[in-house]
Amino acid sequence: MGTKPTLHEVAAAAGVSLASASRALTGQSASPEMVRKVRAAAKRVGYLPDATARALRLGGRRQVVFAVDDIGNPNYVQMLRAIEEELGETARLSVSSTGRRPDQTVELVRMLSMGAGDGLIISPLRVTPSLRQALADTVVPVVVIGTLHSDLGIDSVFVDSAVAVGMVVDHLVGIGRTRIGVINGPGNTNPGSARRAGFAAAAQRHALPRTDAMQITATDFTVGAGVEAAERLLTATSEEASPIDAIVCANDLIAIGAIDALRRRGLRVPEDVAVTGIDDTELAALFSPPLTSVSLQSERRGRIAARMLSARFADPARPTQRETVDATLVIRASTIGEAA
Amino acid sequence: MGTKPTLHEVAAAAGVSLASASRALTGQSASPEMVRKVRAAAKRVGYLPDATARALRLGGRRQVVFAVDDIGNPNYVQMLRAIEEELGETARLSVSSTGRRPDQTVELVRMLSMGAGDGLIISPLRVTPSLRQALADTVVPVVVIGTLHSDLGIDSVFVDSAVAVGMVVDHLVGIGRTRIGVINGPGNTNPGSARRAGFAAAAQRHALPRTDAMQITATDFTVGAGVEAAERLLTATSEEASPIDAIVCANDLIAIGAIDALRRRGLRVPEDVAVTGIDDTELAALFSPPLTSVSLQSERRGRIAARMLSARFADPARPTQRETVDATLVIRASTIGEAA
DNA sequence: ACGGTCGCTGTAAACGTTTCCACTCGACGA
DNA sequence: TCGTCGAGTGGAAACGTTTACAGCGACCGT
Repeated sequence: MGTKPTLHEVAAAAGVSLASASRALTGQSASPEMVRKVRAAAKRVGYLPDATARALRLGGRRQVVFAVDDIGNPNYVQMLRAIEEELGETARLSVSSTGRRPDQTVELVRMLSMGAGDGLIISPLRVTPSLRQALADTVVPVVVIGTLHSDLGIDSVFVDSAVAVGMVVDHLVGIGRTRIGVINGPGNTNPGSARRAGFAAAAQRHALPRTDAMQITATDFTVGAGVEAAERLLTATSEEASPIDAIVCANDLIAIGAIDALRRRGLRVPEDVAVTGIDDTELAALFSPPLTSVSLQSERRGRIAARMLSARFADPARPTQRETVDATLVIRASTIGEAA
Repeated sequence: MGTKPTLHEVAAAAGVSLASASRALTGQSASPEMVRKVRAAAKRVGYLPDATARALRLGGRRQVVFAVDDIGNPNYVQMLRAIEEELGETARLSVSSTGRRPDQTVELVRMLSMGAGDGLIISPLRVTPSLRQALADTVVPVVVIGTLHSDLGIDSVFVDSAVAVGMVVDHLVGIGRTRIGVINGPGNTNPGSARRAGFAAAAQRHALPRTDAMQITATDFTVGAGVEAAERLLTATSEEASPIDAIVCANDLIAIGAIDALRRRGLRVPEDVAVTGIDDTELAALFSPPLTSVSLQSERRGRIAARMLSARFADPARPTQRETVDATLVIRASTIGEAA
């Protein structure tokens, strides 16, 4: 009982051969008597078949692992869906939500080298040196969705969220907004810093006024954090010469929170303050007012990643690829009002 | 080249032993020269390690498969998250989105018997006879989230969506609404028919007026379908004696669509018409007006299912369990207005 | 110069299952 | 009665890896 019983134990307990035991449980040719005996023995010793051994013998599908930080995030869900669809019959997909702890991600890569899967698609929020190291010396093919600064020979697909922020700023300036506040997400993540840099560049390009009070960071990527951050932003900037007329948010959820906070102060969106999100989640279209947002093309990125991995399966020696997809701005009523 | 190259081919191509090849790629003790040779040979023949064989040798984790019809559905995402969390280190989780085709589900169960996983959690929209058959004679443990009419010895966890509908009707009647329209989802699914039955029972219980025009079905579970269905419902009932004062929707998304349609007709929610959804998705709380909905406890169901599966792993011979969780009504502004 | 140690390599045995093959045994047709 | 056939069984060889074990040379301290 101490160790996991194998088919050997079952066969022994039933007093039959290994082959017969196997056939009695799954195979076709076995006498009813034999089936009865073996089934009974199996139940008695608490036998459960080992999927791995079976798969080895039967030659199962390839197994690719998709690792994300939080499976609840709609972006990842979109990717997941696209990957799943793209892989199709080629491989079975296994998703692994690493939680917030980054060390868990490198743990996962190690696991992978231990047979967890034949390939990996990973979309890490931040790339630590140890993760980079783990990726470097793993044997199985990996595709990274996101920025991978050093160039190990690893396929990757990438969207520039700095230019994404640039796009919304351009749009806001285009409709006459100049006093633009920004609510960023936590800065220690990869997209976080990219967005910060993107805003700085755009602000400089347009020679926008820019004070410290106009740039704050939310504690989180949630609606609640958005509300709280917007409150802070509004009280801080109200002491300045002229009030802000737009808020660029790091996230659709934060944007929704910000809109809520604005309304509670009696400010109209977009007449008084225009608000933009990022991600173009389903919520963006459904919220009222519908949210101007910029799509990071999660679905497309997922699809490309899956295709890259498939290609590498087909030819492991092919040169490493690095593809870039363009963010697309989706203009809705939270910036241009009902008019358009 | 025709067949997938194994470590044997690599060893042969490099002119070294199998053991050396293995060590050169993963192990610790190998001369630099050896590593070079083997790496080169591996690249030359296009070698990729076989995860299954590795896992067998290394004794990898248990692998449980979570099969759903559409991974995009927020309910399933919640379940997924809960399962993942509950399983923790015990097992690795693999998700498989079977798409809409039900035969693909039974296909999956078959696959499972072929080593795709050590356990299965499945939440089927409809239970076909062939699926039931496949479930009956599979060797690996299965937990079903949903209704499983026949009683094969299979663990299951279940929420009564008929009483869920009953709850919202009770609530609506409680706030004085009596002319209640209903927009159901496609009726050929398991939850679909349950909701229909639930409404019929509740309507009879309260002796509500009920005409054919007041009960329609949306073509889909989407916002768009909700809009379209609501239009139909409104034009059909406007010919009747008194207009409807509430709509029970099969889904949060449909409810959102319905609200949109109502507004476009100049009807106020909830003053003129109260609207309710089902599922209590994240959207329900965020939408304006916030949506009264009833939570089907997806997260809880997922957690319980995972726990059941773990228990069966621990003791395969334990008696089969069947647990029921209660739906909970979440009252928001789409029925009671801003007042409360 | 010699035993000991160390670093590397090859042979072979695992991991838990399915299945090919040979074999027995009863039944059945001639 | 004898050959044939079929179903059911057991022994053993796979599936593709990792790794204990032993062998073998080189190197080092004495």
